[in-house]
Amino acid sequence: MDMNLIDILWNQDIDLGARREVFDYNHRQKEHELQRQRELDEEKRLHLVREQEKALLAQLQLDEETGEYIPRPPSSAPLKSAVTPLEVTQNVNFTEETDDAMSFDECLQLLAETFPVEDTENTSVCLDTTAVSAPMMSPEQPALPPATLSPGPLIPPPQRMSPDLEQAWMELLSLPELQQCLSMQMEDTLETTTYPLPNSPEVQNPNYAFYPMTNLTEGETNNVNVCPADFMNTFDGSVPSMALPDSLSPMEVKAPQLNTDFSAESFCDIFYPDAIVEESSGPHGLEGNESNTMSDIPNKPPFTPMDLYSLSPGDAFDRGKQSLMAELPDSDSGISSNTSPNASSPGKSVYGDGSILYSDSDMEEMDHNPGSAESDYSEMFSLDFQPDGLQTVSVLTGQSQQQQQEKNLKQLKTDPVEESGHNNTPFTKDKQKKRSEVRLSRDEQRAKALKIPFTVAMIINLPVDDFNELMSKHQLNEAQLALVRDIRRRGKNKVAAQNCRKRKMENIVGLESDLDSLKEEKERLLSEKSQNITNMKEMKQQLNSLYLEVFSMLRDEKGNSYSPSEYSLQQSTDGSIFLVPRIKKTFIKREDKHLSSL
DNA sequence: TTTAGGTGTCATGTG
DNA sequence: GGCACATGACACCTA
Repeated sequence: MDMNLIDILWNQDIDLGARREVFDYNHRQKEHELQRQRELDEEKRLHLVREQEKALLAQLQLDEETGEYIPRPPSSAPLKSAVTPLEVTQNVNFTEETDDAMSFDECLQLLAETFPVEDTENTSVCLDTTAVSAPMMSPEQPALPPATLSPGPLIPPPQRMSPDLEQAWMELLSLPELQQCLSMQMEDTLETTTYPLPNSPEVQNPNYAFYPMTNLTEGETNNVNVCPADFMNTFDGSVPSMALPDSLSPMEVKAPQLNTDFSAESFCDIFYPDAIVEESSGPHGLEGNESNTMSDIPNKPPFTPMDLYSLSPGDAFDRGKQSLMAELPDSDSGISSNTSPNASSPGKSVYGDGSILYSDSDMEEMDHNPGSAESDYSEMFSLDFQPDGLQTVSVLTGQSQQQQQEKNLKQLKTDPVEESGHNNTPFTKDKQKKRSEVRLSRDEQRAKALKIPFTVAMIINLPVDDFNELMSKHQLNEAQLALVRDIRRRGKNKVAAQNCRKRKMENIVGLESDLDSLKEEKERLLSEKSQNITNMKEMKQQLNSLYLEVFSMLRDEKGNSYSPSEYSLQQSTDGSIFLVPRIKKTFIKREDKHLSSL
């Protein structure tokens, strides 16, 4: 019943691009079970960590002088007997930390010297996966070789692997055209190798949930998203922030440092070929690491700077999109990536970190609908670059082109579908987005009509020098030049207007804040003034009563009191007090007035 | 239909 | 003088 209803609703909304998984009860149920499984694993892991900490503390004793925990002397028989296998593992790991690092470096060095091919790093990585993953296994795993738990130095991979097998690996890995086959082979190897199960506590790294398991089939999930997730964590730039528990194996902490010198794309290419097809349309596959991308450029001498420009739109976009999706998976549409005017300055937005940044509207569109944005740019890419003789550098290999075509077909079928799986509100800002797209596509259509071989983003965001260089390298006619300049001017002005309005709003907010503070100041001063008036009245009353008191104490020669209406007390400048008759005073005043009038 | 808010674009000023 | 940027003004669109 529910499923029929869901089917009906889905069929009704298919034109909106909603994916069937959104309505699939089984799919949600499966996700729910996975979530529960993860929570259970996390609890188990925490429990194990606590046990390890307890055991470690039991092995130590508090030095009362320094306040440090020091190992108990070996003569302490009861404590020694209390050492659990977990502690053994931990001790072993402490010893492995240095020894393994040496063997790892030696291994890399040996591989680099022996096989100086382009993919040597990748090769070492593939071999190192076995070296690294073995100590990562849970101590409870029966498949763990006892030698890996011994406190001695680790056996380097060449010794661990039979020479014939190693040679076969090397030859296979050294051929770039066999990378795809290799990836499939490695995938099979992963499925058959006894890697730690998901409930293994050391595998349950919190970051493992970031792995895009939605792209995997059910059968792959258990095998693939477990062990490689740890390796995947070695590629994002947040390795120090992972904050692995101290009780975890030092090898796990060590692994990212050891593996930082190989490319993430090749590694992911090995482990997740399908995911790369899904995630990336460029020839380099998954390229979330900017530095990695930049380091790749010198390794590709056939690409001139012009080629890099040519490659940049789709390539950089993919990177930008992926980084956006990675950093802002649930980014709200209202968030502007350029929060400060300087940050949004287009002059600084290009090639600062090796990639093209996009204007606020572009970024917003990417946030809203990365899939459609990608298709737009890929469409521009193919439309603009294919007919141009100067742009015949194909950014897609044959296979990836086919994949891209399939992807575009998929895109046409389910264009508004959010690839990331989280649907944005399709009815709130959709029209704004469409309007923006209309405006954006207007220039794109003009550019397409005039066969301008650049994307609008390139025209707008390139620095003036690079833009001029780009213009000089292409023979454009007057109409094309005029349109390119108009597009650039409008794009720049659009960003400037956005920044201007942002500043204006900030100024308004600041002025409102100032106004509030000034109002508070005014209230405070008024209150202070009223308080002063009250005090002044009180003092006047006290002075008046004091005056009357003093006046009532005065007596004439006959002992009679003076009338306040007839006399008054006045103080001279030297402080002496005089009793002055009021009549006389008024008379003197009149006399003074008379004299002054004369 | 009216209206307020958002956004793009143009013209102009400024450094 | 040319350029990039800032900003007021206007038009258009949308809720």
